[in-house]
Amino acid sequence: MAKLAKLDDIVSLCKRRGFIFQSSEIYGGLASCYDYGPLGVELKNNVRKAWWKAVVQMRDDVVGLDCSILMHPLVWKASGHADKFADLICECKKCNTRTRVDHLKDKAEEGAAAQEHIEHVDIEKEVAAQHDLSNKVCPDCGKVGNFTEPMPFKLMFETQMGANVDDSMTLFLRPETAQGIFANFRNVLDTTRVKIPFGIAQIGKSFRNEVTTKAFIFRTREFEQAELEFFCEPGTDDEWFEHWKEQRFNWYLNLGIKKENLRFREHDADELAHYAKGCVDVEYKFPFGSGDWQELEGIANRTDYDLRQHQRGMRTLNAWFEAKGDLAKIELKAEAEEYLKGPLSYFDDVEKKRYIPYVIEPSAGIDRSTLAFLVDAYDEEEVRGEKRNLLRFHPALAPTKVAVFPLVRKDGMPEIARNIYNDLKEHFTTFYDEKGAVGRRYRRQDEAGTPFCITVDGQTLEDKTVTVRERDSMEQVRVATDKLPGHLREKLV
RNA sequence: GCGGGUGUAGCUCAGUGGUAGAGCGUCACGUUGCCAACGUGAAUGUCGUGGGUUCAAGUCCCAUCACCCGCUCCA
Repeated sequence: MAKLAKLDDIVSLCKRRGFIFQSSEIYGGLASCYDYGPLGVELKNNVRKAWWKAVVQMRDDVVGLDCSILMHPLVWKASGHADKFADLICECKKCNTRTRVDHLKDKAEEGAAAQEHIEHVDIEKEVAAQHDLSNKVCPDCGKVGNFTEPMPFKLMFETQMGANVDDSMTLFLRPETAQGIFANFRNVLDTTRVKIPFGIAQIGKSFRNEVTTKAFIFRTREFEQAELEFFCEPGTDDEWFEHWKEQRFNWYLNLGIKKENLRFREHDADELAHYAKGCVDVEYKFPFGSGDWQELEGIANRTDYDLRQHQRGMRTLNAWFEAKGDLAKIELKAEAEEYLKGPLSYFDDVEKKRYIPYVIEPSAGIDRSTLAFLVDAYDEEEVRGEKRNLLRFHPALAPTKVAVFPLVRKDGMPEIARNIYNDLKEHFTTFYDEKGAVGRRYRRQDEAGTPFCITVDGQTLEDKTVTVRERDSMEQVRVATDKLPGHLREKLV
């Protein structure tokens, strides 16, 4: 039975073994930013690789992409982020609690049913609009009508392109990787001979100025996403939605996440983004908050919304030039009447029809998954009265696959072990260690999550076999040295 | 952003206004013949940061940064 890890245990293990460090630690740290250490970068790379392999390489119907983080500002006008990716917040003057303006209740409504989920507001309009808060109740202290003026919270990071201050353009760090895929939909269609249904996948950094960050690397302002936009014919979208739900859930299970810690959560209709037809979260039972379920990945049916929006965006280019690049001064142009035949439409050669594809989007957080894999693998057990800490990583995720030891440092054992190490590191991420007692070396590898330890002993000198010790069971088998790569490859699939 | 808590060695933590500590870990040498063994020795501290009070501050005061818990918020 695995021990329930506390977040503090995980944080301290991550530091101790070099998985994750606070960013800029020598300067006192920078809020919500983290660095991956030597073991952490291997782990995170393996999470990426596992996703890429499952979503791109093992499929005939998905191709990859890697877009720039900085994109044309109109991308965010079209996607809606520039207008809507912001919240209007006011603060209670009595207790300083901050609340979204659209979440405040009238005094008369107090105790009424839970509020509806409302999309991010159109910030320019909302700021201009008059808000009568005189009858609103502070959800915290109950004080009525005692609020500061509403203030907008922008959730996108802004930066300037161009070294010349007078001639620079305000750009946004992307708040999601998805839009780069939509913006390249045409390029991929024109260059790769893909046919619908097909998907485009991308892994990369995204940035959001979250109002609050949370729980170690769970919610950070800079984070890594793995997103797939799967394009399909309208009418087949429900089917594909179910397909990807299953695929993505099983991905976590196949990589060793315990079933009891993983679940789906369907979004209620009033919780859905306005463009989404359906959305389900894959949730993991993290050991923080109130031991609560937290989102690892969202799988959404985005319909034809994004491609249609970008067709509108493309039509807005002139207006943008005329407004000298001021996004706030322009409206997205209305959709063309013939939008179904627009530049981002798809022509089906067999059916001889043209349409805007629907999109199923599984969007996973790589940092979140990495944390979930760490938490789920964490275990403590008692062996001969001693505590054994270990990470029961799936072999595909383990930062180091194999460690090689000489049992003792004499009789030529180190030389043989080194030769084995040099041979194996061509095939696997391998680690060599000859310091201290062999038991200690085993335990060090346990805490790094290394699945196999190979030990050269006295018998090796006689018959060229070594012991292969398995992390979880601590059991050993003897294997001929020349059979090692094959033996390990079979176990490490 | 609010409330509560924390911050001293890589980790876990002691530390009463008066010399900076322990356990584990790390390193070196020896020993060792399969699960954190033993011996000897060693290194590692902006006591989160900056001010202040004091003859003297890790300890008291103020500010600030970061993390954790709970709110709030959350594609």
